[in-house]
Amino acid sequence: MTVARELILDVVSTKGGHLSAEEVFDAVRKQYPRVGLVTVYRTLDLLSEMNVLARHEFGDGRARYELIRGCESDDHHHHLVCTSCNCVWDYRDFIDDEVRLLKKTEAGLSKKFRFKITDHVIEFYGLCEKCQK
Amino acid sequence: MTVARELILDVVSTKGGHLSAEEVFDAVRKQYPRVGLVTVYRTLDLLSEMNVLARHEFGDGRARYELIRGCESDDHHHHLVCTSCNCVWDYRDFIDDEVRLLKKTEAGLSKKFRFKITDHVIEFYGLCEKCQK
DNA sequence: CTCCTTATTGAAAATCATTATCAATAATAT
DNA sequence: ATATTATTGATAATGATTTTCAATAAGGAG
Repeated sequence: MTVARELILDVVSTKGGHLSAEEVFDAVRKQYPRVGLVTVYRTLDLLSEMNVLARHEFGDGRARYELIRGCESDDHHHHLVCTSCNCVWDYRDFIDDEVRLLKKTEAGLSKKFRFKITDHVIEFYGLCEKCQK
Repeated sequence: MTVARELILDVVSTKGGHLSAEEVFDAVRKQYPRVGLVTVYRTLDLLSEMNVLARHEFGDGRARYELIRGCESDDHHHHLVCTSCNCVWDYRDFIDDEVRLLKKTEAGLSKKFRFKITDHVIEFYGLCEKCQK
């Protein structure tokens, strides 16, 4: 662990949310102006490989990163994305039913298509309260 | 409708599948070498706006387009994507349950977050039969 | 602590998909 | 047939992400 890496992880943990590389870069820069954008990209990649961060693409052309809170069992969630301001909301309310269905579908698909399924995506898109006005 | 547009639509209808702009470009080129990649992009966009094509992003960094078969009522499907060769499979088998759940979740989310939900994504990712070897 | 080997960094250039520009050409209306 | 508008394609621009590579920082052996 180096200074740059610690700061980058710290920003994603502290600021929370779903930050793009550029947003992380801007935040880290304030405390440590010598960081390069490249290091930010590299570190975010690294932390994603290590399953410390989750990398998402919500369709606005930039990847977004989010801290994985491994120990908290109630952390499993899906996303609700505003296509106007690109804000992202986590929801946990309907997760149980969704997970149940996903598991079932996954089993069916694996068998039928002989796929080794590793991941799934459920997301909702729309306009957030602000952006509807 | 112009020559270029007809050919582009024809390629997506005939070749089927989930083609990227580049793939469409290559196919159209064979019959009509003067087409520009730009026209392909423009036409694919246009046809997507018109709801003739569906545009998807499956996470390999390029958009993919698919014909919408409006009249066939059993066309509603979701996708299974191979993260190695990027091939895409449609499945329709478990759709009914999924749609039911999505509708319910959508209603709940709209109310809770005051979102105007316009779209959703359910996709599965993994390795296809070939790529497992 | 000092030298040495390896890992990490940052600046600048390269990539890749997609978009914008703009003059030339093709369609369509008159 | 001509005027008006829409479509085209070559080229250049964009924006996010990667690569390259020399400079710097870390960590370990003596």
